[in-house]
Amino acid sequence: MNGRRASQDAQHGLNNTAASLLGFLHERPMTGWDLVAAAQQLMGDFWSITRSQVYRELSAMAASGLVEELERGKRDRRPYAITDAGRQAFAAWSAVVPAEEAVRFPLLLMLTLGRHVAREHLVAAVEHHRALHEERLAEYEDHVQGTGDPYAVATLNFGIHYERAVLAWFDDLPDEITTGGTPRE
Amino acid sequence: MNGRRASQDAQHGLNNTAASLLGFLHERPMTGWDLVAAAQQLMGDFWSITRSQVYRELSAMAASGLVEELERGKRDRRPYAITDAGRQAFAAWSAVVPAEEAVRFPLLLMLTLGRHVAREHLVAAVEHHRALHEERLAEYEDHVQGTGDPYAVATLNFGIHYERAVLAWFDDLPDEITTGGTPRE
DNA sequence: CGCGGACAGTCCACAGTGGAATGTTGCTGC
DNA sequence: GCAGCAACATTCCACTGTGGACTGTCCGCG
Repeated sequence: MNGRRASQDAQHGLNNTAASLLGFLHERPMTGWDLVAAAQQLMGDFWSITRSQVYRELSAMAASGLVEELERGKRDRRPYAITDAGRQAFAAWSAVVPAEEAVRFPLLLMLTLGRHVAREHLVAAVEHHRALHEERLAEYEDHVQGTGDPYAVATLNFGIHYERAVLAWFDDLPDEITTGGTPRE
Repeated sequence: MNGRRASQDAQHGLNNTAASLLGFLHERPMTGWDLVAAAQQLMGDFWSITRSQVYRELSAMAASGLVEELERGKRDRRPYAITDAGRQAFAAWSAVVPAEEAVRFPLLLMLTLGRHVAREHLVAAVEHHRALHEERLAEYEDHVQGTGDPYAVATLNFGIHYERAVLAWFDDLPDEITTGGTPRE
């Protein structure tokens, strides 16, 4: 009713964060803490939800009846269960084709502005990121072993394809960028 | 001075949007409008800056002396030039390794929650996105012809590797997801 | 002339991020 | 049995980023 900071009363439907929470709550009641952990666990690097956002959405959804608060547990632990209205809202959300992905890659920004950045910094940044992506690829390849759920495997596979692409791109980068090839302009 | 909505007075340095504006302003004075266009043109799908944000940052940076307003042009056109302080701030920004990229892919979210989504919606969403990525790949491959600047080429190449990876991932998706393979659970 | 479309900026609500602050509980070593 | 530390759990806040509505100006064209 009060309307502040709500996850949309009606009309446009849920935002993605709210929808993801409802999705997880289909399995069982969970607290904000659990939900953050679940999301991090399942979609890690290609989706993100933050504590602040989660608690915000949970109280908004409780206020508008999409979830209901169960009794408090140990350390102020506050589990929520999805309601029928919540299941409906989720179904409505799931019926519309999701938006395009957003990729924000600061390294690419730096590269685009590369003309105005000292070569050494460019090189350092590229090296750093290459190492990061090598690690992540290894991790994904590791995790995908021993994962049964086909939906989870699909996500992991996205990570693997993605990291390989990034690595291949690094290898394609011209020498002018990755080493002290031509000096400046 | 007033401090509201500033792009950081000191200490943490610039945010990425402010930094990108300063980067572009190294070339020549530009208006907010021009800057949005330039960013869209050069980094399109892998970086984004919005009008609101740009004008916000420009006035903040004007207030803190990183840019200066030149005289108004035709339709309230308000060009800004970078100052020495601005060049310094940019140099400081460029010396630190950029953060990791953030990928937010709502389709992946839907897939992860796939157990609770009607098959038909999953299929429709996947089809839709596959088509999108095919288009984008074609665009990038087109654009990369006739692009001279190696930094711009690097960005375009990222796009090409990325889109190919996404497409390959789509091809790897199991039948249970892409067609009405096994019915539900 | 007049009017439609590209140009240019403002404003606002919402969504998402990240860190500080606060308190609780369970465990481990003594 | 208790001191202290790590993990659990929530709250709050400032900042960053997104998208749409709204206003106005100027250019070209019929």
